[in-house]
Amino acid sequence: MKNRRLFWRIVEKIENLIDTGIYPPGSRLPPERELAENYGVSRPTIREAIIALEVRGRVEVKTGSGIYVVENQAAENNDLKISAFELTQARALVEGEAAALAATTITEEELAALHQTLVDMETEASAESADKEFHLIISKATRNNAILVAVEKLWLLRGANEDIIDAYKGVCNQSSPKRMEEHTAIYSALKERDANAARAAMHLHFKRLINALFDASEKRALEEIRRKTSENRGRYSLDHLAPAHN
Amino acid sequence: MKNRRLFWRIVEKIENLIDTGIYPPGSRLPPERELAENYGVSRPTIREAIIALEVRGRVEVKTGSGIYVVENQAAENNDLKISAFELTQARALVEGEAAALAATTITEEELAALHQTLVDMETEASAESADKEFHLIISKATRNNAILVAVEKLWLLRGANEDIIDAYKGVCNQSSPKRMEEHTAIYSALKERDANAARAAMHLHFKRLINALFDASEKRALEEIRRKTSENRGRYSLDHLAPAHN
DNA sequence: TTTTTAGAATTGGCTTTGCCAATTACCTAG
DNA sequence: CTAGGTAATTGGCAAAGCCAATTCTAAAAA
Repeated sequence: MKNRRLFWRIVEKIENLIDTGIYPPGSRLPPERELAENYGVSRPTIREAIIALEVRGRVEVKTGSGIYVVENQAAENNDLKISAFELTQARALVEGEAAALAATTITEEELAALHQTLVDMETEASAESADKEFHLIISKATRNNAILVAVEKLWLLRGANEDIIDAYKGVCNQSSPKRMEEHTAIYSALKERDANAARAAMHLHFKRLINALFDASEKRALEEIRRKTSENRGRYSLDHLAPAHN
Repeated sequence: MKNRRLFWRIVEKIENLIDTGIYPPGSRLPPERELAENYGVSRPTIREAIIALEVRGRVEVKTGSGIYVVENQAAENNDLKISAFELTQARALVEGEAAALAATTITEEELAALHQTLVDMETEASAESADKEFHLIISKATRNNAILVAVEKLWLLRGANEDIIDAYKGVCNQSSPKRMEEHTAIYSALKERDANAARAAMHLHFKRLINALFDASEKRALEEIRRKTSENRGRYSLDHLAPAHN
């Protein structure tokens, strides 16, 4: 978890952003110089991280052009269609129990690392990867690798589906203060070693998220109707009968 | 062959030297500065090559000490080690919640199919597949494909590890009557649409299973092992599971 | 003589600065 | 509107320097 060398941390963060769908397959990463500034490290360090990602097969570097996320090599096409709602509900159940379990097994080091993610989350650039880090630390703190595998599997689902990426992106951007608040609540419960409080806080976190998803989906449906309406408005317009008057 | 980036050529050369035995496993490579001079490149380039080799698992870097050829490449254990205890605990958590969820969404057809698995389980030959069928039907009944994916993933883990296969085999054979009983209890709770009862019944099922695993492991173990086991009994206990709170 | 320890040398970790080459974007000329 | 050339962007690589961890060495203490 605490990789000594600096570039490993960058690798971790960028990989999270890829898995989360912030950097979708085929997209271009920010230029090295920009990444260096974002993460507060030098360009050579960024280069090291990029090379590590390249060896891992996550990105591809094109000289003079940019760094590109490699196309989805994992044919995760389990032809099972999973909505953002289902995923969120599943995460609530699994991660809720994980939090409860972790409350009795989490170490001081992990609590410190958890707290660090709260700090990182203030920064716009690393907010998303800090989010993933937060949930992953808790899963690891259960001392149960099977649970960790399950949680990671659910994270992969998030990045595998275009709709889910969009849905989460829309929701997360507009509610980061609440997310901070909820993460803090979860952290506090874990710090107090209160299993029930941790579970409840985690459930609350996802409850808010799923409600935000509903709102967003509603808004999108409304916009769809509006679009169709204006389309029809154009199609059935009688304006062509008169000279333009704009 | 013609890797355009410079560091790839260095990677290639060094890897050859390792494979040929010029740099035997465990030995230390020349310092970065020296390598840089040898290959006529700058130190950052050497660092990039070393990092690529590190990600590939060929070398290991120790700060202030040197770069070492990794000992046993065959001992590449990328997979997390998961014990039967961990797996069972994880299943208890996930499938417990799945059962609670399914209680409100399960259809009459699924209940009938579930009942059929109880019948099939009487037959020695089809007991195992009926068991799996039983748990999968419940997962599907949640109407949440993400949960289904998670449960299936855990089931895959079961087959992936030799130790887990053995542990489960030993336990299942000797306690099929109890398993029948527990499955029936879960079925009844689902039939009654009682979410809390379903969760509790599922937990009880796994609780008995995990205890049976401990007993089996205890029986097999030496005196020294027995001490550790009772230590673990606390760690993997399901006692922290609280009653539902919805 | 043996052990301890302090400091010097070695070695990786990371930054800064700078320039080159490939690619891309843009803008002007035809 | 297209074509071609130029400027900006972006990755590739080098050089020099400082810091921190480790190791080596040799002097000091037991």
